Amino acid sequence: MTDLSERQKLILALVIREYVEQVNPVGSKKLVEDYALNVSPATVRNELSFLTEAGYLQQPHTSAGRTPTEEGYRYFVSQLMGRASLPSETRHTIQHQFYQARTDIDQWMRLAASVLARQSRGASLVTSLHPEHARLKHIELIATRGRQVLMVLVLEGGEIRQQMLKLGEPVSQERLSATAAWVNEIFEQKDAGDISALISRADDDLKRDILQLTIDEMQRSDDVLAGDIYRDGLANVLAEPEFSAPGVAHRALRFWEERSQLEDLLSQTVLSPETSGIHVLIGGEGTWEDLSDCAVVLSRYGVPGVATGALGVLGPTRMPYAQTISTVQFVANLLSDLVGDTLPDERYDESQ
Amino acid sequence: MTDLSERQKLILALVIREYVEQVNPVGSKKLVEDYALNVSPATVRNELSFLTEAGYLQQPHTSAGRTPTEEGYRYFVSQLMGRASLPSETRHTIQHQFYQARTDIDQWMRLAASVLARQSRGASLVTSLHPEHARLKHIELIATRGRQVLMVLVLEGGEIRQQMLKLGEPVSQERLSATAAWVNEIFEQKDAGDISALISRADDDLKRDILQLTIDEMQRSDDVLAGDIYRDGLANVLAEPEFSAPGVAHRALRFWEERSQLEDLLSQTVLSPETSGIHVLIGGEGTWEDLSDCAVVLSRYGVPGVATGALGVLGPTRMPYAQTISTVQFVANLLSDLVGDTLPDERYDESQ
DNA sequence: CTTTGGCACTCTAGATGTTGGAGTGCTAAA
DNA sequence: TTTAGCACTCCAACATCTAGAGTGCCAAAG
Repeated sequence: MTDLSERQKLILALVIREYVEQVNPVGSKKLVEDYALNVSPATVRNELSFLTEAGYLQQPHTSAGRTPTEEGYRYFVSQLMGRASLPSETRHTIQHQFYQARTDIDQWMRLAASVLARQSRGASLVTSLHPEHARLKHIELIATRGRQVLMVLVLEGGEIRQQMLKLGEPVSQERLSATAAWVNEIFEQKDAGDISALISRADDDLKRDILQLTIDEMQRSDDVLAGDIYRDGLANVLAEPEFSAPGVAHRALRFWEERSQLEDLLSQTVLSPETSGIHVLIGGEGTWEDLSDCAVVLSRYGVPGVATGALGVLGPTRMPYAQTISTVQFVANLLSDLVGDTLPDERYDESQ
Repeated sequence: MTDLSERQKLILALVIREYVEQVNPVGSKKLVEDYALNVSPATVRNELSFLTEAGYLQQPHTSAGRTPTEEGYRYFVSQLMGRASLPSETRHTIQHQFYQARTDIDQWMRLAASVLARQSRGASLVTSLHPEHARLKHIELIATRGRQVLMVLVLEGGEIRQQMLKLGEPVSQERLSATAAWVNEIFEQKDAGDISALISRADDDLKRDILQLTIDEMQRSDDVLAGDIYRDGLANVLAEPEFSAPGVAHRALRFWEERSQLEDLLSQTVLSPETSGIHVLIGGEGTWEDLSDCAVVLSRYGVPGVATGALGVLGPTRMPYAQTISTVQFVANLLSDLVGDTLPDERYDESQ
């Protein structure tokens, strides 16, 4: 990373600011006029030339103004950008909306996605919270048709999983209820490992089958992205001029839609255990081709070590990073506080 | 609706077929060549002229070929189109996929959306199943932090709802469990009305509060679109040439993203009680401006009178209707069979 | 050594013309 | 009723031109 003089930093920041607001490449003259730099355009031109040489700016063609390169944006985000914060009025409005939806966890997620999309004018993403280490809270077995049984698992932390299972032979609702009661009695608060260790206590096939399925499901729950994914504002990105180029929007949305790709992305950024805070990914960073003209701002939320989820925003690389980052941060914190309350006492306290 | 001669019908069908396959306006010469009509181009021109006059075809400009109007598509769908059916190989592949995901209801929905999107090359939509008349199956109360309580409702048919509630004073898990047991004992199989009628049997505030919230939630569950919405293939539509015009894709996707709009659309078509079968909506039909260049194919699925959901596909008006309709129909039937098995015995049988 | 004004140069976006061809509508003959 | 012939229309594609924005460089000024 090249060292820049203060004036070069200033000019880089101004170019980015100007380019983000107006969409056109920005030239020396406009820069001097709009920002009352007390140097001449020629001086600015020299600096621009230097910044271009250093790889932070580029020219669409010889006689056009400059636009930031991906490197330029990265330098800006990591070195130059001040931390903005949302206007307190906006913050209160948002908090109020969550307060109104306070009873419905599902709705929190939808609302979070909606707020992110609206504030950032990009496409948003919120994954449902999932426990890092699943423990059984309650099991419910419901007879339906013939040998079909609906199994509902409530995990510690409130996550819910439902499964259909087909038994070898018909079983009465009474026996199912008794089996469920037996499981609840013995295995409440147990994790998948505990249940495995105690599976020999099952004294018939039904119990054994149920326990095995429970274990499978709880282990599956350790997957990064087993739960729901809430999205919003996908249409927003289509309004951005850089997405009107053929294929750009298509690639980006396809990426954003696909679970496997997102799993990849999230597990390598916000959900990897050693990281924390906000992640900003600009232009795919060489790994995700489909995001080549996009930037992604991601954060983890929840209670680390207990139950977490991820949320974030997708937009063009020409993005108001300071605003977007503060929005993502704010929503992540808000959601963390809200879901923190849904987790059991002791754990929440010990992780504070 | 104007009467058309057999030859006019044939030509209209051919124009649509040709235009759907190739994207360009189709002229008399190409029509005669490609389909071995044993009449001259001049004759075809006369017919084309008639069909244009009748409002089924249009010309982008004087010296271009014809393209179908919305009316033309509607006539085609309602009168001319043969019922196609999916190749049995494809059907089996799809069935096999569902079979592999047989344990997870959530995954059925995702899979249904994915299959619809892939087969139709459009954007797909699947709403979760919801009972037309909710009955309580089971309630679970889980103490979390302080006075926060997580309430989990399992409704007859397997739908699950979770709620956070904040009590006036802290309550122990024991008391919560006792209350839940009391509710389960008395109110299993009861609907919102039944519970209302019996609410006086609650002998303390906690019970009363819980019952009231349960009633609220069960009534909310009568909303058309209270549950999850699964979408897929939104990126698909961006590949279609008609969506490259600025704003078209934006409007369509915004519509497709918004719950309130979809609620409107679905409740006026497939979910309105007196209708059944497939609905084809071409060009917004004057009611939905945002869908002006789009067509939507919708169907209801589930068990009518017990629990239903909706699914469908969004694409350009230039859509292979026969294929899309058969795909939607196939997936709807498949899903109906699958979820039919998750519903309780007697009801399922009585509605057969 | 840095900054500045001057100036020639480059490149694009948009306007203007031109042309070939596809497709039409009309008319008169079959 | 169908068909061949023909004049006509209009667009898409290509070429040409021009104004203007912005640059890079140089020599003079600070």
